[in-house]
Amino acid sequence: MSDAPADADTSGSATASWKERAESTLAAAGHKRGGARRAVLELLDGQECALTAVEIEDALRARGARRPVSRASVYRILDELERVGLAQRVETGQTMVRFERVSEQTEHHHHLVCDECGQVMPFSDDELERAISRLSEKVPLSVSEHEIVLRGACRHCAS
Amino acid sequence: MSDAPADADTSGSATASWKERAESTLAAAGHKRGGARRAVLELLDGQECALTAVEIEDALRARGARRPVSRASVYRILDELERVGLAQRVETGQTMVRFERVSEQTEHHHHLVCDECGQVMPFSDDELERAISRLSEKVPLSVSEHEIVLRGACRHCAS
DNA sequence: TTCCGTGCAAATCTTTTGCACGGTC
DNA sequence: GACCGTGCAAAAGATTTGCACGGAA
Repeated sequence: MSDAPADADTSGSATASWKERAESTLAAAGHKRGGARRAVLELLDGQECALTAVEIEDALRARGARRPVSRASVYRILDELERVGLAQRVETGQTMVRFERVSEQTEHHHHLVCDECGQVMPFSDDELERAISRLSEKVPLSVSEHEIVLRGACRHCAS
Repeated sequence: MSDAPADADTSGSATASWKERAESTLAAAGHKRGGARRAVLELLDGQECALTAVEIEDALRARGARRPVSRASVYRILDELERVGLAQRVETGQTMVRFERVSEQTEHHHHLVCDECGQVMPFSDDELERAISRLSEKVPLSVSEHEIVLRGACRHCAS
């Protein structure tokens, strides 16, 4: 196993992809590997921003390459990923909740939502993060996470 | 009408309560007054923070003073208030969406949510608002509103 | 072999809608 | 008298759960 993928070492090396780390984290948590979950992990790993369960289902059903995954499984998998901290729920004010991968390696970001077309885009801002962390010290809550959403019209819809 | 309630003047004077301004705004928009809406407005006006439709329904059904209002009406009324900008939807990551009154007179605020007990508390921070407005100039979105939620454990649950 | 992961169908739960009646303008 | 506001019941839409089978360990 000379050129066997070093990927096999998913014990947390900084070079492992999110998907790889996710698989090992889940394995460590006592989960078996399943085809549906692998497909979802692969899809999420390639995404820039949050997707809804339906979008995930459709994407997997569309690409000939990946196996289709039932809606129920998508929800179960996302729920699990959220529970172990590999993914997070994003509330955009739209009908359906969205999900995206998370990790220390993944850049922390927030969301811009276009009220017109529904497009969701990521953004990040250091000054904002600093304000948030200072603030977190002052509020009557032991803050574990924060979510920020800016709503308005995207460039395309505003013009 | 020396000490007669200047409240009667609901044309937008700074002294009118939110409820009064709401009623006149709605009237101006061509709406008739209804008992259910009045009850909801009165309840919301006395709230510090966001409530769910069910909480509103229960509160109105509980207090002997106020008339009960059907769930459907609560949703319809909230929807209307949101449309004209008198109330806003608050996504807390909990199952149900919450609503609260809004106005220029009402202090702009955001929310703290306890993951344990579900309590929702308001907070406001000038530095954060400044960071948000500076940021709003830089993103590829014509920002019309923003929502910030900090999640964690409240003092009671953390101890 | 044991047990978890997954699909399918049914169940839940929140929010919306259709319709008819009663009150407001 | 015309129409809007409201209640009730049904519908719609998102997410969850029950159950049985097939694959992973």
